[in-house]
Amino acid sequence: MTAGESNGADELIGTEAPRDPESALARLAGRHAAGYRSVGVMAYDIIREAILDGTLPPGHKLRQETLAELIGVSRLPVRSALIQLESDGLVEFHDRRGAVVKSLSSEQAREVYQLRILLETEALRHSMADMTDQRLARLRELGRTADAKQEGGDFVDARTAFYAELYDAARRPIQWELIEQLRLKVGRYMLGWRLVGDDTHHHSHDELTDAVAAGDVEQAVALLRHHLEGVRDGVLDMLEAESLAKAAPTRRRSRS
Amino acid sequence: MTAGESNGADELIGTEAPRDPESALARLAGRHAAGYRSVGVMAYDIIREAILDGTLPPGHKLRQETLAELIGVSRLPVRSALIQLESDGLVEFHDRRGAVVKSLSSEQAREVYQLRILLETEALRHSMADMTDQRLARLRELGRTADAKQEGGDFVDARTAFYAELYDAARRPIQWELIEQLRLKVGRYMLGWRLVGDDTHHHSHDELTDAVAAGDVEQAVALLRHHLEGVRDGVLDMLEAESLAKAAPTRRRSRS
DNA sequence: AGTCTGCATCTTGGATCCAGAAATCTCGGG
DNA sequence: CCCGAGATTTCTGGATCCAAGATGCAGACT
Repeated sequence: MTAGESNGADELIGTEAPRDPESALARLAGRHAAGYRSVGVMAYDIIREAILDGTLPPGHKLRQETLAELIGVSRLPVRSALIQLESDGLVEFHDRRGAVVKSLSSEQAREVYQLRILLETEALRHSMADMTDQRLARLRELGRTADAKQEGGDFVDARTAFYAELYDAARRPIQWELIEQLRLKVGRYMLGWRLVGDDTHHHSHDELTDAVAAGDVEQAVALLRHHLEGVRDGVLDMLEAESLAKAAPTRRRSRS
Repeated sequence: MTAGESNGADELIGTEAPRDPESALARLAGRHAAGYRSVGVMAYDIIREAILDGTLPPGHKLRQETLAELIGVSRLPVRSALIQLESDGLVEFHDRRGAVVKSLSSEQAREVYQLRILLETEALRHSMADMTDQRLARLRELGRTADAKQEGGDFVDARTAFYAELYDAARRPIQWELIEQLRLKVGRYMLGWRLVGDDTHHHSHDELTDAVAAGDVEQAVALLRHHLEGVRDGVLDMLEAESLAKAAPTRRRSRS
């Protein structure tokens, strides 16, 4: 009786969803359904993924009970998840009025990429300072798998693993944490950009790994910076498009 | 009316406290008692402050019920607070065994200060690039008040305000957020260091402001870096001392 | 007719209650 | 005398229930 039947989601549509995040989210919940130590982290993962892949668009109101029933748990773990997501900067609490998916302004995006360039180039310098053959081999491997898997969540994981190795996340966990945090802020837009973007910056993995292998620090840093600037521009374009779309929402003339 | 009587804290002493964090925490709770929109953020503030000022030392087990009764609320807002503090990196959850105050290793401290130097010098450069007379005046004002208030929490707030203006937090909120996060990680040790530390680096506020006013970027950056390195060394010394103290805990023979 | 105010409803936030797992204490055996 | 297995106790994590604040609508007053 709690949240049982596989329908139950259909009847709570239309809060103010642009498309229908509910059914998509229910599918996500299904994929994550099994084998979690605590449902709180499950809720966190589901909602986070839903935000990052665009199922829950920026500005969307996150009603606790709806999310709870969709995921199939009580409101309490949902609240935990939302609190975590607030600390992650993905959602925003409005005092007593609930939480909404945080959106990103162009200025914020620019700032994020300034910081990413600063932190990630520095990370790369440090990483290259004590590079080993073993790490290099692992880096090539990870780059290959990242290039191989082009679809969805697997790709994101593989790319994350690549950069974790590139930046020596194991030996510089705090630095990595900051970088991940910044990546998270733009993650929702990065993914959208990837779907529509050209792949001119596509094989930068290989180039970058080559420069790293050659020990050419300046070249590697330049490549990385260039890559990040390219992604930044893509994200900015996407933000532009989105704000334009929001300015003229539904094709409906007010008067003749 | 719910969390009424001002006693109720005295009766639950002695779980496994080294000194007696309970009574001190109860005092903190008293200071924070009035006028909060939600008790969740109150619990967050109280526990956070308790960690930062050393009332709850690193490694201390945080039992939800104890904290709840000490603060005078239920366990639920305490859980919310702990989740937030976990995202802040101040506490650490052990799967099903509760939360403990996270401690900092020397390596982590070193990393934090590497990152702080990187981020804060960059922030200073950007800030100085578009400095105005108005901001400069405000900066001097804040520096004065920070130097004036030498005691406790007020000093921390004043100094934070100074740096917020120095780094132009209003126009670079994400950068400021990262810096604050890093400051938080070492906050508990910085405060302890300040209590025992000499004040050779003490009037760096003035020097720094002077360099900023003169527009001498390299000088200002050098001063800031030097200051941070000094604080870092102090924190490292303190960590050293603490680890030594932990190696020889209580003077108690096991047998005759 | 427009606007302001009061009421009903909805949703969040908090408290109490319940179940499952971990730590500890104890008792029995080696 | 020490070690291990089982039971008890304690604590976390989750669910349900309750109160308070906010939003939206409707009616009345200007």
